[in-house]
Amino acid sequence: MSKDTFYITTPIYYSSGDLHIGHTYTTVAADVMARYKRMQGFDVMFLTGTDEHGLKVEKSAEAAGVTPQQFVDDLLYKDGGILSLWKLMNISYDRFIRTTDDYHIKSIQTIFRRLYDKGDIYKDVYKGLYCVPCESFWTESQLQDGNCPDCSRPVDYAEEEAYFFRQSKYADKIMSLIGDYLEPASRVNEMVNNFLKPGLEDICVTRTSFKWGIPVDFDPEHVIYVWVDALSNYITALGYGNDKYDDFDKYWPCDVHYVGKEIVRLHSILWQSMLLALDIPLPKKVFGHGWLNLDGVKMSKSRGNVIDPIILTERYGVDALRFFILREYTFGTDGNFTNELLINRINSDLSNDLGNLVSRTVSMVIKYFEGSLPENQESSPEDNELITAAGGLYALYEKSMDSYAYQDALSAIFAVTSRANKYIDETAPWVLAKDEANKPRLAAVLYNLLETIRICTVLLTPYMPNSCEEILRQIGASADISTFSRALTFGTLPKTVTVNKGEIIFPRLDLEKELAYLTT
RNA sequence: CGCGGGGUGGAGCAGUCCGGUAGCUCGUUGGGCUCAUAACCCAAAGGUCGGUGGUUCAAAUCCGCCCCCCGCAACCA
Repeated sequence: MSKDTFYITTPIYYSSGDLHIGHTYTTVAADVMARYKRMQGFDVMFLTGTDEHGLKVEKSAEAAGVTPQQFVDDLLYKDGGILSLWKLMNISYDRFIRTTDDYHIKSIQTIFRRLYDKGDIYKDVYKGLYCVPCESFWTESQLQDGNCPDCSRPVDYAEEEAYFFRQSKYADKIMSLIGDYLEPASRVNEMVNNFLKPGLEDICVTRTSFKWGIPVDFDPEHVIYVWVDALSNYITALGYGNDKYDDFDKYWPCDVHYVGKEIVRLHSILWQSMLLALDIPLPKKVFGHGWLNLDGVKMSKSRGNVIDPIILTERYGVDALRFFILREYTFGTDGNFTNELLINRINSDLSNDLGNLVSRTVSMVIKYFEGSLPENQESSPEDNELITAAGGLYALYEKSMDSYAYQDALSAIFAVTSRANKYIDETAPWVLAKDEANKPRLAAVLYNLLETIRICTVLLTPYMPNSCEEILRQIGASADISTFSRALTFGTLPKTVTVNKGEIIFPRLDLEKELAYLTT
């Protein structure tokens, strides 16, 4: 097993409201990848956090009658807040960054000055359409019917002094490199055609219209706007420009940034430009995943059509939800979330296929052997297909996982659990049990089933940590044989294994009843 | 002529890069089994792969044109 490092990040989520299933999607995907890499033996750094500055926070806080700091603290720490959501979802992040953390603020000022000294940040005049009541600049395309998208009032042309980042300088470099780090490939086309080919403009990186942000230390009237502040979290969290941490050299360059498709541009063009300007190596991979839509339409707070992961988790368990979102949808493209899909998937894969397989196998071991298999077992050629499928599973799984194809990795596992269910029909243990002479054969059949379950469950562990632990307990697999290296070979479980009767792990759900429950 | 994604049996999807008997899950119908969570196993029905023209011995897959849906365009994963 390798001792290499693996650095994975989620975006830092904007603290303007509660998080929904979309944020959960990104974070769970990253968590599964982090757990997978840890099980492979990598030294993993899994970073997530919150982006807490900006006008929107400032105004939301004002509306709530609290300071911006109180506002973002509350969003983070309250019951049902961001930290409790990640705890609920069993997110194993190694580090959590807030853009209001002291060390981050210090680093950002350092980074800003470094770019300024280099000449890649310069002072100029920002011209644009401005909404006075909202204190916001808007681009022409953001306007709705020519008016401010927030308050629908007319906008005016306005100018303000601001600092700009010389993104244009790095356009050619980005153009030649983007195909190497951005996935999936369709996103590369989009970036090249939409932004790189038409030409990159320098972008405004400071504002004077609000205060809630990191001031430019040598020109405090100016507050550093989201780009430099937020994107840099990926390096400040490792100690770049501060003394809080010192593992930048260890973990950078980042192995993969997970981002939603709407911020692919920032993460595949601007971020790389900034890094080039700072003479820092580029991240190895940026993966722009698709969205979970609802009834075919984008989820958004303003539409009021968001799915609350907390409700689903309380009803169906964290593992079922984690599993579902990665099993049902292709990671790189959009998917359509529906409650019916969720219930059906839990039933067919987790209850009927996996859960029932565990249940019937364990109860047969108890029924026919009082819970412990005998040493004397008789194999047969009819076992070969199952053993080959289970034994070869890891290779397939690893290939899919390493290309971010969660769906394929899970399909491969469930193809094996299906094969195991079929194997029970083929071998008909209940017939073997009728004749004492068949006991050695019967024992071998049950052993093969337990071993198949063990392998599948170990590979499912990054997805469903809690449930898998329980399954492994029930089939009598100890912790030392519940690792990837031991999942490679069929026959690792001791011949004389003892199983443990347990609760049903994924109870079957009544579709009609659940749909009725969820719509209320 | 803005750009990107999508249009595959009743539903949801994979396959399209690197052409070669159209696959998966659910649902439906018939049968089997009884160890198990009314679960499991087998079989069947059901698609001219959005339309059209072309390349090719061969196209869901490559090329041209057209139609429909969704999204993006500077802080909603």
